[in-house]
Amino acid sequence: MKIATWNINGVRARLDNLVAWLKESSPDIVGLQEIKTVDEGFPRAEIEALGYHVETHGQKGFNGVALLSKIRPDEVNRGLPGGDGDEQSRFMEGVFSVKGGVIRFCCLYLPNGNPPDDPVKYPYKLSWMDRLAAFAEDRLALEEPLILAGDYNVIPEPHDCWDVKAWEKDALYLPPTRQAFRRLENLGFTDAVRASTDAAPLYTFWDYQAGCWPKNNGIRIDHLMLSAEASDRLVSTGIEKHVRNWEKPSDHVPVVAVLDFAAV
DNA sequence: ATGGTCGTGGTACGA
Repeated sequence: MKIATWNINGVRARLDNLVAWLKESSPDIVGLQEIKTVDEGFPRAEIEALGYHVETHGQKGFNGVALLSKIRPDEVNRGLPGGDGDEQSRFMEGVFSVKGGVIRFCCLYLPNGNPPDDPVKYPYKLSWMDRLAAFAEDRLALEEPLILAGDYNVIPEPHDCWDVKAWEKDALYLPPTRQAFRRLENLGFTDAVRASTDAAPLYTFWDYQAGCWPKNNGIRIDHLMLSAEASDRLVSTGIEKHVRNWEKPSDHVPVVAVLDFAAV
């Protein structure tokens, strides 16, 4: 079972890349972030033609997440609990049958939070992270393999960015952000990529501006967080960096993991 | 030269 997360930065602008990548990588379950379209605008037919089931949680112009899967989910839930009046489409959950049980795969697009002195944006990020931790704690009680996959907009550690000086005052790196991320680790979630390699640095995002990609000025903000029941089955991970060299790339690349689960 | 780019929707904003 191969799982993946990818902030695609506009699914309609990225359709050719998405199709090419699905054909090449052939993941079983994919969480997409920043589809930047309403549900009706998602290029559903093109993805279904590749044998994928498509579930979306869209929004006009911004945000939006989707779940693509070779197997049909038994259950899909949209929206992160606890956000009374939160209109932003940033979270969805799918439950999939596998041999011997289920896996629960959540696709999340965590708020950016910049600028940190804005009266709304950084508090929204931190409260969203609180809601995510509460959700995670609730789901952990099910004792299922649980994957929290997505664009966290969190640089977990100093070696996850090309220059700490450039990021230390940023909402992606400020101490409260990293503390909130560590709460997930302390609940028992494993950062799959970090757990399966000693290599550093590892990046998943390179800004379009300032020649960040050719200079390898990247950050690692897209994560696959695994509950104990999932990390027990972790085989390998990868950051599909070559996709950043394709024409009209997203500024993020796919992050994948292979887990030792078999289809029903 | 001290910025530099995208996508979306509509000529601003978020990242």
